[in-house]
Amino acid sequence: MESMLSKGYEPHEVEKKWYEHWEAGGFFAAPDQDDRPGYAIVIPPPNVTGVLHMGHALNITLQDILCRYRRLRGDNVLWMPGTDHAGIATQNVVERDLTAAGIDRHQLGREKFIEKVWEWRKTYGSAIINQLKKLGASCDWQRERFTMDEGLSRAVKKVFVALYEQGLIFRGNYIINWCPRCMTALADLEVEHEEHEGHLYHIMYPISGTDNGPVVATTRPETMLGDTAVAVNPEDERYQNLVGKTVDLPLTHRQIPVIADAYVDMTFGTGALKITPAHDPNDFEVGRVHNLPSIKVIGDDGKMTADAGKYKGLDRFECRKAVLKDLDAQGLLVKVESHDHGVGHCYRCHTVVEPNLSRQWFVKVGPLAEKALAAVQDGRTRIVPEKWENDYYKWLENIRDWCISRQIWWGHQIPAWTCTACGRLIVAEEAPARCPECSGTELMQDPDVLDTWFSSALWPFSTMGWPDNTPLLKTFYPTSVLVTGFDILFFWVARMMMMGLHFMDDVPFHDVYIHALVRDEHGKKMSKSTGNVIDPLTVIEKFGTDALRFTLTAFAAQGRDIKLSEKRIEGYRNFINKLWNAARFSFMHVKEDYRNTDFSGLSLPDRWILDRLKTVSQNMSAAIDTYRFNDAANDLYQFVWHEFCDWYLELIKPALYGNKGEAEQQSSQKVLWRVLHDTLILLHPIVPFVTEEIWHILPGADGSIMRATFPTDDPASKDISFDPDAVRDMGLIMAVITGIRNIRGEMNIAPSKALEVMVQTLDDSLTGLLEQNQEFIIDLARLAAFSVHPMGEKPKGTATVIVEDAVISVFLEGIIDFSQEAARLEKEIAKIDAEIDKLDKKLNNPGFVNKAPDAVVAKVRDLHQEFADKKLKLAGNLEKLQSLQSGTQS
RNA sequence: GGGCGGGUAGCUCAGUUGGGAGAGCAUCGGCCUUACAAGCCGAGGGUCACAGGUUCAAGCCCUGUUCCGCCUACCA
Repeated sequence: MESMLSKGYEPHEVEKKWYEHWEAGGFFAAPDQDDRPGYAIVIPPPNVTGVLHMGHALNITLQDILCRYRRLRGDNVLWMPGTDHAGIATQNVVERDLTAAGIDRHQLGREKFIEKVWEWRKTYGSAIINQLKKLGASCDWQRERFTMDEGLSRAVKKVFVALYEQGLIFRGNYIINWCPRCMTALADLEVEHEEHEGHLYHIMYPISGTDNGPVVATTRPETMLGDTAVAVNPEDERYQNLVGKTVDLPLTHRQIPVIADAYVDMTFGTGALKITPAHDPNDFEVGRVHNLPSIKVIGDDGKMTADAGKYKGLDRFECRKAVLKDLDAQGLLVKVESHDHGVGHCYRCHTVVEPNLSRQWFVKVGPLAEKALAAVQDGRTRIVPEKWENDYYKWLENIRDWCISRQIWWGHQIPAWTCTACGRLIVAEEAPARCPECSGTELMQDPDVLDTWFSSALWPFSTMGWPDNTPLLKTFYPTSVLVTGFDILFFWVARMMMMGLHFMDDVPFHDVYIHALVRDEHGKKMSKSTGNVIDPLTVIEKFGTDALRFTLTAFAAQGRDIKLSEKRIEGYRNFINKLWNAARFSFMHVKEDYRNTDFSGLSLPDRWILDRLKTVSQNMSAAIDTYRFNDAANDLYQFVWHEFCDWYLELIKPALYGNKGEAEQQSSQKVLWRVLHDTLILLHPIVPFVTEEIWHILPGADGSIMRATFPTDDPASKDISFDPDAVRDMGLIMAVITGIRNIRGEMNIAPSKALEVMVQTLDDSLTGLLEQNQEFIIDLARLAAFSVHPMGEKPKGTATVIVEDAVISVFLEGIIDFSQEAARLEKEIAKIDAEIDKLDKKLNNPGFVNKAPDAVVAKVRDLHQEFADKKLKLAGNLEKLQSLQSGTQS
């Protein structure tokens, strides 16, 4: 048996073996219908272009913990996996490949290009899935979906048409964010704002026919070419006389009016505002109110249009320089100030975004947002940690219409057709044969595709077969919990809420658990350019999957980011190894199946560890039920390493070796079996591989640990009762052992030197306890002799430690110099004095004694007494020691 | 500009109704004690950011200050 288990745990073979076993054996599969309660999670679908990063690793680990835990608790668990087509990202990747091969996608044509993307997806699209499997993800892979597969595409069309018919989708000309590199519209959310050190340019616009006029201030002077008015605040006395006049727009010499609008902030800049309706969202609004024309001077490619006159064809930033130069030459550039301001960038390619007038499709989100808001307010969906609810509310309350059309090829093409003959717009799930208006057969489908997040918004029900009324939906919708990072709370979570409530008439999930971001050890965001990325696959290669999972779990405290370093993972790798070795040791002594057994007539350590096991089992489930993953991991770490390994295994070694008779040997074997058995189950959700491996060596544990019963539900474990007496008694024995070890350590006595110890106490029950359990003390404190006596003369030549009402004397005659012990006692007494001082202050405070609850006062009194007793004993011993020293000296 | 989170041991962080300041790592000392040196046994180390306030009692509640991080926004 021993030879089967290597000295150090080697994860790689084990992981591969068990993952294949689980997947082939259908251990992840969730039946459509089942008697057990349903528990469902839909995976946040990673981009098909994605490579696994630590964010995924954390996200997947937490979901896997929940799923494996719920399975152990007896639920029918569905973890729905899949990937997202990631429109712009994927198109960019494939385009880059084509460019490298010298091909332009426009040469290729739309159809051929899309074919290429599907090919790419077929070749590389499963990479991310395979990486998730390396993490141990127990998804029901049979059900894997893709946002562009047939079923999901059907759902997308259905939703689009329904929303259009309900008046919640419309098309219109608005200012949108335009990425000139991706050549597509972007939703507000897809724009990242960055603080830029820019300039505020003051430009004079002469009143027509004069050479003087209002000065406007702008950060984007090139847009002046498209100005169609100058606006001032109607209250602004400086400009009263100008309203209604026209100015001569420099460089173009177009005559544009001076208008009054309360929108203008009198205190900013010069108080005069240039109005460019085609290139600024606010100007667009002002322009609409005042019926101003819009002149588009920056084209979709970021170059100036014909309307920009002589600047036509210039890149927008080149044009800015040219415009400034020309204005300066004419003496119209009055002032240039430094000015920091936010500049929008494309979240995919980081190009500076240009506000642009464009015809796009929008979702009117107001009515949808109201429902989504209400569902969280009334608790149908709970966001954990709660603090995110505020962000959620605020965003939904101020939500603007959602621009859903994108000018790219990869994605769900908008199901809208225009009749070339009569111009009639037809929105339908399938391509219409002819125009219902004029019966024309030449119908052009809108070339745009939908925002990727449009299909993701349907994910919780589209993956389960909607719009068909499937058994799967019936069993698993609403899902139990959504686990995700806060970065997509608005992109995705809020939109799923809206769509779920609108089309399913119920929330998509009962809980939303928002987890932290994984950062590097200094708290910086991991990024390729910074070079501080810790790659999960490298870590797995080095330390094993379980070590990575345990690390992430142990640090997944609510509301705080995780700072990760290899060092930490190494530490938890050691924990896995510790568990492995504890099991290895256990199997040297436990060779039988002790599943069904009674727990009577146990030794103190056995009773104690069973109590601890029960407590930890309850704590574990309570922690997972409330998403306190770090508490679960840390409790288990503490229990396994320090209580089970450091204390329990050491305490029962003599029994296991048969030194205490057959009866105690066997009961310790039984208890050891049970503790190991239950501990493996408790650990399994966090570290699935090592626990499965050990499980199969545990005598009598048949089948996979995935099918085991959680300890708190297991009848055999339910028989274990709490044993507060054992906890108290064991605590005392442990304190005695620690006290003696302490002396050994401080006095620098070699561990191989067996010591003689004498305990004095007047407490009969304590005497009994110590005598009955003296072998544990002798063994773990390495003693040559141990005896308990009534309190009396302190023996000569000893070092002393006090535990409760017992004075423990370690004979040191001839071993050490007593000045060391005197120094140690002085230090100890000083510590106690400090404690007593603190307590004195409290007890001498009438306010405390009168107002604090009786129990608290009593507790403080007891504590005070305890310290006082201890001090008295130690001080007495110190005195004796000193007289002894002076005696030997003289 | 608005909002949110954080500041606890050298480092990274727990601290769940306010009631004797904790863990891991690092450091120091001692151990090859037959499961594990990826280990064992000990030790040292904190004005809980700062200043006030409430309370018998504050790491925890309130106010202000300061530093760091994030989200968000239409001052051109």
